[in-house]
Amino acid sequence: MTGLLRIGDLARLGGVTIKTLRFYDEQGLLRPARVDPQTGYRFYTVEQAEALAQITNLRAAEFSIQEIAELLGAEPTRAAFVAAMAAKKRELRAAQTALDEKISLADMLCALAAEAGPARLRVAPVPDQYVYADRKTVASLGQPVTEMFEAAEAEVASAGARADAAPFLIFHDPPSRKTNLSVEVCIPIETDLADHPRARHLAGGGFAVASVYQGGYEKTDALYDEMTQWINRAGLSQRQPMREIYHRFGADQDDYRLPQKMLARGPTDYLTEIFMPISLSHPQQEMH
Amino acid sequence: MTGLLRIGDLARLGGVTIKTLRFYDEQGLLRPARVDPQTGYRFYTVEQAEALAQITNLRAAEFSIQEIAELLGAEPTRAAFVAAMAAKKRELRAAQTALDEKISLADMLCALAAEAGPARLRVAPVPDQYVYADRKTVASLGQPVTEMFEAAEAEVASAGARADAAPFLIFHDPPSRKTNLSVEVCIPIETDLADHPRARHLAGGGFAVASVYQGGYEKTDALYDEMTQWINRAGLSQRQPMREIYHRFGADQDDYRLPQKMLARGPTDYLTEIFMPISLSHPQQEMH
DNA sequence: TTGCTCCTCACGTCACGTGAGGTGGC
DNA sequence: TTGCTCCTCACGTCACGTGAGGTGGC
Repeated sequence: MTGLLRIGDLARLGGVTIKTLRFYDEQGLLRPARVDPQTGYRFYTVEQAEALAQITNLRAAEFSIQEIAELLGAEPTRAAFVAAMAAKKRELRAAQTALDEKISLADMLCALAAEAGPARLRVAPVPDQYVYADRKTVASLGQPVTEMFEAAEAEVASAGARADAAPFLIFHDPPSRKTNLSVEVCIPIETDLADHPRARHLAGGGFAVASVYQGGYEKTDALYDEMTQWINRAGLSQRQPMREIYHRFGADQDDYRLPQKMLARGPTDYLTEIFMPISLSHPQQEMH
Repeated sequence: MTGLLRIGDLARLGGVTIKTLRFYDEQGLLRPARVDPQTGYRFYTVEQAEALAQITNLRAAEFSIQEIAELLGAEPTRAAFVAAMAAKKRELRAAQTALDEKISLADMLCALAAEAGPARLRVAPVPDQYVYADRKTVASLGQPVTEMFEAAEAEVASAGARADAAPFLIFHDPPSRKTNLSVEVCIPIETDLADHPRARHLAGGGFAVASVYQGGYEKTDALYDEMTQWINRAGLSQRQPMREIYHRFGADQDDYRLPQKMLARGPTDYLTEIFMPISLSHPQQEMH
């Protein structure tokens, strides 16, 4: 009888708090060997210190309470235990990668802020998406591109697909180029049209900086210049051709193939996003 | 008027959910430019997409809502912004170190489990602590060590300090050695006795494996052997001399300088912990 | 009229921590 | 008797997510 440990004793031995032990009791993870019916006092055996050690070891390796309950609940085989540990290690490594990315992002925001104040750019992951795509070299922007979009939208509609996001244009030349431009018209589609000859998969991954402006397209160049200056000052570089995403744009008002909300009455209502995939650099580790 | 964005529009532009925008509104972090008094509909300007971008950038770098509110609340200076980013980067690097440690731990538990089943050892950080210490070479364990402890306890008590944790013994020789042992008697004390000539600071850091057993001291050797086999199989190694911690032990029952709960009636009630600092190795990155 | 978008509660998440208010044991 | 340990509620944490139940706009 005197061999039993009180809750505070086990807490000290196991390096946890009394609250934690009460919680594990409530969760059924570690039930006291005896509970005094009069006082409600919990008593534990010394062997339960070992059971607690297993739990705290797994908690330290980021197992959730439920995972631990499942793993230890049915006297696990060694193989099952090793498999669970291996899976958890993969999770932890993924978390490590994600943390590395956050640090890269913080580095970048810091560099940007130092040069240009708090970034008004959105830094966003590049999404994985399917598009209906049509690439051509056009003499100039304007009418030729409008025609490409109209043809593409008609084609997508006749193939029975729905545009489920704003259409965009990929500029395969730097925007300083004004004639003989290689541009690619893209209309996001659901995956089902993947067998169409003009369907294209744009692989996601990595990051982009993006910024939205309202008004006519003559504003694009200035914003593009501003964005490239920002990223250059931050020690970053452009990684893939820039996209211009048309959230709200002018179109023949008779053409009801497009959702009403994508249509603007005139250029002052145009809503356009410049989207520029970048490489996150890893600046030197300055420790303040 | 038509330039305003509805909540769903801004959510799509900003890559967040509608729920998130409602939450930011409630928190005062991003108030809609206009709220329709009839319907409660929220409307945002295009510029608020930039404000949202700042928020999501900071969130991605692990700033809390409160930190963001404080940082952006009062039109931050560039210097304040850069300082906040630098502090956050230090936090993130600390988190990275902690994650590395968790992965090391998972590696170790995995290796242990593969060799010996789920570890019944506790893996615990080595604490930083102050002790009253007395090191001597004794002919054998038993009476000479008991006398050292009694002298140490008397000394600690007369210095006005209280033992606030279980006393322990550091074995400076491998436990195979049975005679002429270099042992160190340690009694944890609060920091205030630091000026005493026999006060010693045991620096914490790193990890140890620990295991508790109940019964007479003749069990120590077997458990020690088992523990060293476990850690060797797991590819680890002992880093510092082992400690034996006496949670419940025999003592002259007339000696009331010790808390009652540390005293056992006889050897079957002794409660002893073997505590062995180790080096966590970093096994090869096997991917499944 | 039918969908779609939007609204406001109210509650859940995860592993405990923080009291409040009270009792048991030496 | 005084501390100390222990007890049971009940509520808080953090940044939203998940419905329920209902309304507005084209």
